[in-house]
Amino acid sequence: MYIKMATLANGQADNTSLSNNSHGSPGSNGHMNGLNHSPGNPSTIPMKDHDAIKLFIGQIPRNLDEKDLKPLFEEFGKIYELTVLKDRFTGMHKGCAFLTYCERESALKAQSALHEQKTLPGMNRPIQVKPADSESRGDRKLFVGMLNKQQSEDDVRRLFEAFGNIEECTILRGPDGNSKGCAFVKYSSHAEAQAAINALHGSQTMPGASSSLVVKFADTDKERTMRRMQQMAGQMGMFNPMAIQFGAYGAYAQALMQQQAAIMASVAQGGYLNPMAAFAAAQMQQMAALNMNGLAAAPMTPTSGGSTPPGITAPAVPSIPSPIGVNGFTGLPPQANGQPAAEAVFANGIHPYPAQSPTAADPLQQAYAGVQQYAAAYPAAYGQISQAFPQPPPMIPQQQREGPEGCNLFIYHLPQEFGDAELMQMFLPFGNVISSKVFVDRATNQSKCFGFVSFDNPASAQTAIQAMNGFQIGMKRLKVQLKRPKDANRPY
DNA sequence: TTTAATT
Repeated sequence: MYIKMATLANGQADNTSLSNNSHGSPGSNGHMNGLNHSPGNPSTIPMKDHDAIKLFIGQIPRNLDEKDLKPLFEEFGKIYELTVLKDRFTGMHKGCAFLTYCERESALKAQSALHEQKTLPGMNRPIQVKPADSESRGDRKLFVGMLNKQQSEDDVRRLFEAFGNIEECTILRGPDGNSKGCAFVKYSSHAEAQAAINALHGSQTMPGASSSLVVKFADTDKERTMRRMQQMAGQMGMFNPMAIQFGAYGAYAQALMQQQAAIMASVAQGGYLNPMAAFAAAQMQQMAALNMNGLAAAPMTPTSGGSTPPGITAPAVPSIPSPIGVNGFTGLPPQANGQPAAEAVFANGIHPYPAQSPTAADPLQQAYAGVQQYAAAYPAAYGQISQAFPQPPPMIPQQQREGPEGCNLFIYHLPQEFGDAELMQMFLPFGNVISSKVFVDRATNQSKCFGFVSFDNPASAQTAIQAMNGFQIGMKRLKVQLKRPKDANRPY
């Protein structure tokens, strides 16, 4: 490995003309700060150009750390800082790094000599050496959708070059190399990008595309985190009616999520959780942080395409109407007793003895209990968590019966795994569920992905519709509407 | 039809 690195470095040696006097001392211990001591003055405080560029280094084999990387990059100048990115929880090498040279010129030289010029051992794409995202000014990267899958980088470039200087143009491809029909295009400035959107979005329909060209600003990493979170929720079979309420009560939601994330993180560090759960914890922390910054929590991600501004994407974000909003949930965290943190946590589903809690009327609490209950049905994903957080005792099964007119809901697009119990858990926060029934194929015993829920009063039913209709689980959105009255008054 | 990775 080291030999190969040296080969690469030597291969680039011709490009090195600056700062040859500044190579680090041979016995480097891996601390990359302070490498720039000048020989005659070891106590020099590390200095870099005021306009130094922080570089992002991508496509680094995960078995290379700072000291392995250093020789390669020193060829181009004195290194001010070199940091391999690691996962916050697992410490795992993320396959990329940040590199700052003392001199701006060194960064430019390294970029031109190395970026996409060489593939490091074990990697299938060339090394990336370019200014970090943090260095860039403003939003200038576009997502381009609805391309023809035959279109190449050059084709896209030709389409976009009239609107400005294109710094990057990448077709997204699957592992097989086939285009996914979309691309990223980065301009030098926000204005250029905006001009391209104005001119090209919806302007034409590529052959074979199902709708007209989409040109919009690419997701920010905040949005990407949300998207990932949502996908994970889908994969883990997690659902969370609370998300809707979170939308209306951002600060409280944020507090809850941070607490939950903190608990998960601390448990994870104690070794009780599997890596998936640790990942979940990390995502939750990020999400909590993001919500603080004003990103809507309720629709984790709008799924519709186009350039509709986030937050008003159809279906409209359901809001919790009066029954819950007024009676159950004032929007203020329960912290009147002077112990906000601990009490808030325990009051929201992680209490060791939830069954003994006399305040179970709070829909927040019920919804969280529902999540946990559901989690209990998924030992594969949740086994460790189930052990770490005691579950509420199983509910006593109820008589299945239909409620009065206006109290019975038809629910479609249920997850395949949902049974009667999960269906009930999902709707419990909105009122007294007197029955829940998922329809099952007689031959296969598989859910038909629809079912019925009955409340004992119409207001609860309406609340549930408001809250859950359009609620996204995985890739699907629930359809929740009143059961058609004509369908006989026969119990399920 | 939203990227492998951005402290």
